[in-house]
Amino acid sequence: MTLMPAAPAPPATTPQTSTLLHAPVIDWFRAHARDLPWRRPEAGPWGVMVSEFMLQQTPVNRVLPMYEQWLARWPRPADLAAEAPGEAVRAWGRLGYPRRALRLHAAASAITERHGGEVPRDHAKLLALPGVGEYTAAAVASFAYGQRHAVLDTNVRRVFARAVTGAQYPPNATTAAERRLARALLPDDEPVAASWAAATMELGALVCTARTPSCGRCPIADQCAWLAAGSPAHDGPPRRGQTYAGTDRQVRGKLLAVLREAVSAVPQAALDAVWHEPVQRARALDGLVADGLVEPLPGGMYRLPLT
DNA sequence: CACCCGTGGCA
DNA sequence: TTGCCAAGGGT
Repeated sequence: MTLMPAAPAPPATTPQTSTLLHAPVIDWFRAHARDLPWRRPEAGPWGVMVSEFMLQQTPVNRVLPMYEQWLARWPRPADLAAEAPGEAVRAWGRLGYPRRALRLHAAASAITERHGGEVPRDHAKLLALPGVGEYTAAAVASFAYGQRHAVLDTNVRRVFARAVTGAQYPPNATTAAERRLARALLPDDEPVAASWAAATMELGALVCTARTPSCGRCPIADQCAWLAAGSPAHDGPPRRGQTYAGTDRQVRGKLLAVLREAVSAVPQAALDAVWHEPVQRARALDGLVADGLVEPLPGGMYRLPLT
């Protein structure tokens, strides 16, 4: 066996392998990005933050009209903070996960009190806000302020799983390895990194989709490890599906729907009508009260929270 | 870390 | 029709 010539050490100016992905993905984004309202300059950091809360586990198409309504009604954090939290819950409509509305209201209050009404730029300060986790803090810092952060949402995780790792789907929970990979792939230059974050998310949302990816339209198909391996089916633990019918969540949804429609406080009987099983019904109502989504009043009356 | 938390569209 | 899935966060 002959000795292969040693590979020459790459000159310092040679880009690392990962950067071969940057230009095609960012170029694709420039050509194909959707014109979403929270991407327009006039959205501002508050618009970005509102959109990020709404987009948590909720599709873009359902968020669009709610986003417009919210920004028209509450153009600044202080405007929302001045309202009762119940008004945020009511205006949330049927977006789902109404605790997000409560947390967004609480975040607006914190921004008003602690940050002079301006959405903070600092990642740690963003992370300290109610309802802002690792993803949302990075997203706001990156999209609203152009900073360099690894933005690791379900779309990006899937793109990396396929293109780099060669797996059809990422792990159920975000792993340290994924965070490491996301940081390693992040372009050095700050504005380029911000473009990369938005571009990889959009690629996952439009092309590298969960069910039937459009690999024929993918700008990095020629570099995709999963495609190169013949698009092998997912192996590993199945992502456990979420049943809904008959759960407390469904009951909570029905109870809250009654309170959202009501102009003022609602009697117990009106809530009892939405679900036949009294034990589960009571548990669901108790849960809503415990979460601060419902305010119990004397005399068995209930309403959305005023404070 | 596993589980809880809404809702609706689509294959 | 029925799962699957959608820019997660909190406990």
